[in-house]
Amino acid sequence: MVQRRTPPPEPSEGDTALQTDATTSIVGYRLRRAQLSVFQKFLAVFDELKLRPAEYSVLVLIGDNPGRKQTEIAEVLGIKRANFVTLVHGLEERGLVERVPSMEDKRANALHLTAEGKAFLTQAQARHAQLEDETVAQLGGPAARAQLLALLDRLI
Amino acid sequence: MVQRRTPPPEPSEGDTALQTDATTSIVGYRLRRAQLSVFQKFLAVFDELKLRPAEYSVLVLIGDNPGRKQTEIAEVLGIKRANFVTLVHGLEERGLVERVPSMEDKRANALHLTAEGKAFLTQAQARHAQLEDETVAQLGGPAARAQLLALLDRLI
DNA sequence: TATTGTTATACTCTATAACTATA
DNA sequence: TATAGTTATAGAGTATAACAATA
Repeated sequence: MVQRRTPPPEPSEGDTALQTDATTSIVGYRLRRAQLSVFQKFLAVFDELKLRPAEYSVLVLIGDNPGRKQTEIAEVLGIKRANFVTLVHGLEERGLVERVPSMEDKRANALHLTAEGKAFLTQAQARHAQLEDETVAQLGGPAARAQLLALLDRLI
Repeated sequence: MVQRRTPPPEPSEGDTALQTDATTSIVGYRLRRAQLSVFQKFLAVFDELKLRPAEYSVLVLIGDNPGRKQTEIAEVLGIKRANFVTLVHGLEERGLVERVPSMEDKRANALHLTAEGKAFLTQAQARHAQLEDETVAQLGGPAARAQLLALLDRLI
């Protein structure tokens, strides 16, 4: 499995435990810990599909918005168009995405999922839905989920 | 200001808005958005102090646990000891940290804050506390904060 | 043998500059 | 002049391997 990020710090207990009180009470820190924890599970599951988070987001977005330009998809996801090139090429080489030269604008490429890409995305989204269900269960059900989302919204 | 991470995606509205519904309802995604938002503010404030998140964590940890070995501090923070070397050297060159050869174990260095390091950390922690207050206010007060922390705990 | 600090190195992610072909 | 896609490149962050000194 590809380790792309350091697993949660897990305050270790060596000879004598270190004082970590100063950090554990802080919202930003706890938010980061929780986010990394959820993210790690996502990575573990999607590693089997050889799909990185950004690639998954791109597939979902193209699936919902077929025919859009690279720039449009990249911008929504906060990806620089320069970096988006390599990402899309990878998906194209795997036969998941097609870049169709736009006839309206000869500079642009219209992005589409291939038949294989659609099937693959369906599979990935099923996995994702399953992960989400597990997360909601971990939270304590739909009510807790709604509560969390409402709180998170205030931070944006 | 140093841009170390892409600012929040901010679903853009170009000619015709893209469908982003599939992502906006998902806990992992919303968690990441909120975390990045809080993190961005942290970066902006600590950029003035020329202090990166990892460096700040190291200073706090040394402050609370003076005399510990590099390996101990690094491990608690999930930093590889190989990468920790450069980080500590930087803090030492700035006169914030001292590496005292341990007499118990001639291989090890005991980490301490210098007087300047202590003063600097006090200042940084005051800034941090201020940031935390702002975050709590954004959340809607201490009760909302407690609620959020309880929910986040379930995800770890 | 194992551990501490260290160097060297590589890979991913993100960022900017500059080019080309179109608009 | 501005935009779409592209290439090249550079900086962080993070990962492993291997070494000398010491345990």
